[in-house]
Amino acid sequence: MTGHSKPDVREDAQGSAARERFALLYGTLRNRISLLDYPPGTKLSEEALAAEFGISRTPLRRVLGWLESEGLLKSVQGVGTIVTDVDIEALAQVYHLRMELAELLGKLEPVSPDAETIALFRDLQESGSDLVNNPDPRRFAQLNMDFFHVLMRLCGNEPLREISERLYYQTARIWLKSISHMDMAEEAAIFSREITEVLAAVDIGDIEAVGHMRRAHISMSFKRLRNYYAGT
Amino acid sequence: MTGHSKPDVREDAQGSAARERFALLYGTLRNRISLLDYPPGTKLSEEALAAEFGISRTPLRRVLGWLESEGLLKSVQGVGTIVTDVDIEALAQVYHLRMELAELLGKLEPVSPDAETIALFRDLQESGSDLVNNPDPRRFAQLNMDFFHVLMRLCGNEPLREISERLYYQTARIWLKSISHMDMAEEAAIFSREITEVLAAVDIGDIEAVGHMRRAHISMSFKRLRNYYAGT
DNA sequence: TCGCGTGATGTTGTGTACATCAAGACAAAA
DNA sequence: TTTTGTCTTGATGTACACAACATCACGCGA
Repeated sequence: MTGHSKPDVREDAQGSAARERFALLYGTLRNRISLLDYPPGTKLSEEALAAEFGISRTPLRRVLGWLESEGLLKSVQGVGTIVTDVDIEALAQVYHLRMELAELLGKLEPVSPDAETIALFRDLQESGSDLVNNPDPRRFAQLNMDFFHVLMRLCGNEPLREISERLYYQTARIWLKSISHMDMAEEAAIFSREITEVLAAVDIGDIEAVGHMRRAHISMSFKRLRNYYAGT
Repeated sequence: MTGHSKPDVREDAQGSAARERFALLYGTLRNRISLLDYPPGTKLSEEALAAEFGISRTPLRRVLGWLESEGLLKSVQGVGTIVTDVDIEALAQVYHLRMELAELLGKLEPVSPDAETIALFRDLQESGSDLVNNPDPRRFAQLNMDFFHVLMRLCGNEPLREISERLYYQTARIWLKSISHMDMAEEAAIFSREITEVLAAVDIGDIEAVGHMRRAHISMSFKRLRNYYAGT
């Protein structure tokens, strides 16, 4: 463990009531942003959010501050708290980096999957098959996010986990925004195949292979995204 | 540019007075933590800090929140705001990751150095020579930090820059804390050589070589640190 | 009709008082 | 002497009122 503990939703580190409330708010808002409940450019109202969660602006502002430090929000006085957007060029840089980090998954302290992790992958595989039959953007995004989090169980390097997560959430919503306008059926099929292939690698405990596979899929995913934007 | 602009000290992005004040506070406190003015374990008082800077706790708390999100602080109710510390194992993970990221410097959008950058490297080389003759922990730390920031000018991938900086500041103070008890003269000599070698690579525009060199030095630096801790 | 100033309005930023919590001091009982 | 309960103290967490700021609509004048 590094010195600081992210108040993440996953790790329900027993904290004070304040810390738990913070984690809940943080996870909720991050999900809303990632799942495009708040599309890029949306102006959030601190007062409205505070009212919704039954708290005052002060603790809410702490949450917004963290989301701002992760690049998902930007507060500017007199204007509002705005959900950020990224252009295709910045996206390219993030994707390049994510490709490299994916490969590092298998190189820096990989952890051999336990029974629970493998079971989670099998669940994902099944959900992936369902998705192919019933394509739905939001379910697609949620599944993609779940897949990412299960993958992170294979990463024993905590700083790498943190950074990968940070970058993932910076790109996830852009990916979702674009994917809605692309060939959902094809994308779902590709994603389903990715899960299957990763599961195969996980089954024999070859984490490095998982990393290479991830890298390949991130690369191809970005290429398809780029082609889409080139056509618009 | 990615979607969010870090209120960093270097990039004096013209913002409102509030944003500038924030950047100033952020840089000041980060430096104090990194240079061990506030050693790990120190309990900071929000009220005292607010008084020192002539502001109230509220804007200060925003700064502390960012530093907490970067892993340099941890606020806990009823106790205080504490400067974090890391154990040698967590440090190992960060160093492993930093090694890989250093190599990425030359692979992901490297920028060929302009005249100003080269001049900065030459200044650093000179300062490095001075340091060898007059070893001083604090000056060493400051120079190391300057060196890092100049190196980042060679990195055209902004997410990589951000992450590298984040990880650098997580390790810099631990490094400084240890280096004070080690052979300062030898460490300064090694550092001076590193600058010289990097300058040579920069002079002929081989950024990839810079990356490999950095990786090697980060690796060796950690090995020496580990040896030191093994002896205690 | 166009340009410009001006005020209304809504937003985030800041200051301040109070609530909540944890740690140490201290005394009483076993 | 040790243990335990309570109280004091000082820290961060929270709520709320107000200041500073940007935007837009409106109206005045050229």
